[in-house]
Amino acid sequence: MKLLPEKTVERLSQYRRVLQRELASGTEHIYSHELAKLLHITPVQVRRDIMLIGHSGTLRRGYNIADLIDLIGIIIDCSGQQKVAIIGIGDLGRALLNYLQGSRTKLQLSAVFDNNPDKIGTLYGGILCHNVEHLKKIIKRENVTIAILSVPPAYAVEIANKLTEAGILGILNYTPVSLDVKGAFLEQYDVITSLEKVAYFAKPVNAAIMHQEE
Amino acid sequence: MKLLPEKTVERLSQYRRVLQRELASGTEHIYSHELAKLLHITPVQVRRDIMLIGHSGTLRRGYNIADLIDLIGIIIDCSGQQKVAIIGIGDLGRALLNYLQGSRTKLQLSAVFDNNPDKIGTLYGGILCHNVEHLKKIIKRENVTIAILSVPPAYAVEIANKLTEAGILGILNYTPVSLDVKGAFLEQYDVITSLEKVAYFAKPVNAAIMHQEE
DNA sequence: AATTTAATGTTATATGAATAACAGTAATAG
DNA sequence: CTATTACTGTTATTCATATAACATTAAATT
Repeated sequence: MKLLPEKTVERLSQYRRVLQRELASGTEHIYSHELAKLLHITPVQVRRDIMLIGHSGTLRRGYNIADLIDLIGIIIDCSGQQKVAIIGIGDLGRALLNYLQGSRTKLQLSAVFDNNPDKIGTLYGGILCHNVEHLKKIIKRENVTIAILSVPPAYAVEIANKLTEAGILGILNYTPVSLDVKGAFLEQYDVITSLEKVAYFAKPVNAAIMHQEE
Repeated sequence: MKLLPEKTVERLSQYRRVLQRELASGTEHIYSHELAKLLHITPVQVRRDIMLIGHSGTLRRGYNIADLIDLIGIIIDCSGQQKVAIIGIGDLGRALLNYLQGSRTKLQLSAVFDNNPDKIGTLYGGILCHNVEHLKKIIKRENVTIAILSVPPAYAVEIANKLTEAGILGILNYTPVSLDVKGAFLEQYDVITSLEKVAYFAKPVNAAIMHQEE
């Protein structure tokens, strides 16, 4: 099977979340326009995404919710075959941990690392915090494939290198340091950049232009 | 002037950050290929972005760093004319507050809101936490134009509505709830979606396809 | 039973972004 | 003082994504 477009994968994650809510409320089927409305996108986009993953709905009844959830699970996370580690358990790390454990994602948080002696040996959400010195060893031993990087900027490059040496497959980088890893999929997210982007488009003069174009 | 592409605005924010570092280390000029290397992008993209904002470098000397920083500041944040509020000061809210105050962005954090009585009246990073009941009044009075939403999902829609009623111009939504605001620029970021995207592309079978295509 | 309807599934087009190609030019070297 | 070099600046092309147009079909209606 060919790789799915990045944007489609992102939407699949969001489809699953709202579908889980719908299923829990007792609904069995859903139309493309209903799913679209929940995410404020178009029905065509929903149908196209669902086509791309090879699923079919039934005419006049829409898509079977349970089936769709299962299929998205197979595509994204293979029902718990991937393990996740958080490196750096400050405010952001803890926030991410809460999000993870509060969501119904099948990705399993398996390890937490820090370099602060007060934190090492402590439980965070039931997970023991290891010394970051042992990063490579533990990542390998536990077969962790995905790392979330939420350390101070100064450590980012050094830790990213250790992660690739340990054979990591995916890195979600929350430090404002641009990384260049090879052999792993890298996703960067920068809070300040995101905020400054909002600032630009929210500036009255720009907001006016955006509005007049609609 | 026409609106800049979203991706260009994001990169401008990143250019500025690394340029500030370079300036602090005493460098006066920088070549497009040097700036590109710092962010792991191509020199052409750097030059194109700089062209789009109407700046010119000098042949054989590159771009004047101080000038570029100033220009990006004028484009993005108008030197402190925009104020920011954080709504919901849990782990994520505090992490965002630290990022904001630790960065050199010119956007000024001016208000913090929560509904927890223990938090209301407390100082966070020197900013007083208000009761979210007074959201609309204070946003208007203080002329806050940008809101960061980091509340539990159940409150997201209600607060987004209040924000638009208060005349907010930009919202950065960290809740996993899809919003549909009119009259303001909206940027959504979903941690779980981001992580699941990494999981998809990091899956061994997909990583193999990505690798063979290179 | 024929027709309409309301949905899905697929192909074609348009838009946005990144890359590539190339044009221009000031300093340097011979 | 001509040619080369090492950059910047701009236009053209390609690639990814979203949108639009259209084809299909099972159920409902008449």
